[in-house]
Amino acid sequence: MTEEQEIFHRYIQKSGLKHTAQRDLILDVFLRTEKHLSSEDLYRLVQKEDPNIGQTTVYRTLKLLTEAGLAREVRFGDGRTHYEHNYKHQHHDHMICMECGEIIEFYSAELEAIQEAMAAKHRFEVKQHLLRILGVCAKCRREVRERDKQEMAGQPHVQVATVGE
Amino acid sequence: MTEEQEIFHRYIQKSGLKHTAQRDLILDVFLRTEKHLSSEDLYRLVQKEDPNIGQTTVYRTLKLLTEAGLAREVRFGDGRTHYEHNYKHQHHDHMICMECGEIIEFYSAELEAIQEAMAAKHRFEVKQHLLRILGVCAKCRREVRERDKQEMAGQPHVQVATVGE
DNA sequence: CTCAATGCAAAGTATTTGCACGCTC
DNA sequence: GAGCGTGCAAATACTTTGCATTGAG
Repeated sequence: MTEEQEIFHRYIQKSGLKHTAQRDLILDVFLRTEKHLSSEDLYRLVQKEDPNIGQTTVYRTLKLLTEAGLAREVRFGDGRTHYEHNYKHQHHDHMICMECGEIIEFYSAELEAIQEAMAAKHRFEVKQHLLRILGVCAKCRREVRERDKQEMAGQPHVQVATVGE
Repeated sequence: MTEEQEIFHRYIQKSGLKHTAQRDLILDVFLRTEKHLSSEDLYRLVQKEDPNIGQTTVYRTLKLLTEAGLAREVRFGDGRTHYEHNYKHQHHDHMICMECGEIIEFYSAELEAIQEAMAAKHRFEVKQHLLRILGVCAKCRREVRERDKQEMAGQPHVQVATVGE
């Protein structure tokens, strides 16, 4: 049994919940997939291995995994909630490519320190923080440059200011 | 006419759109309210001054204001989209109190600089960025301490890891 | 007069809930 | 066996869309 499975089972017992085949499978698939899965993404993956599992169970199990400290909710900006591994996965921030959707994870101790300092200045107690940078990744920047050349005569892109998801 | 109204009218004409009483009123109410309004918040305020205006028009006008550069979308974490003033309102980040919902705006040039540096390292072109700190504000920290005392015998709070909205 | 804007209702999304049946403990 | 878990369908919450009518340019 992996460490994560142990944590999950301990959490389930501690909370007076029950150990089921569905929960095991969902956790298993979640752990095998190193991505930012939405509930529906995970649902589809799980379905391949057991077509009887319902959407709702996946939703509920993801919540459970989050409570157990194994998963972490992340919302990017498309309205859906994604989940990423939380156990033994240090806090990090995300850069999201608006062209191809690629997600680059990064971490900066300086950033964390300054955030703490800003919070302290306002006597604010930090529980969690989220930094998300939207833009264009290196790979896509070339493609965008190409496209802009072809658009010479067309109108420029409308740049809509959006912060948040 | 305020500067913002001029910008709006110029944007409307430039885009071949039309100048209507509804749009004027919605912009007016929006500008008078220095808050992070959701579309529905704004809808209710506008309703007070003209009960005939529909929800949809407010939604659409907020999108328009965003395109015109007067508003900026912000999503906090409750599933709804909020809007804040964008014109002559420097970029800033938010601390959100999980107890009372208060929103503290702050700005740090250092933070911005480090973010740019991190992006440059990945050859990532930043279009926008969002930093949100969730926690407990100074005012509420006292109240939380009081509550915890009374909870002495109870179970500790479950800390659910959530990042994003 | 033409075409965009409006407001209603209906349709979409993403997620949550109610409930009868089934399975752990 | 008692009670949680499951899966379905229905409900909810927020936002978007279709469409006939209204109104700006």
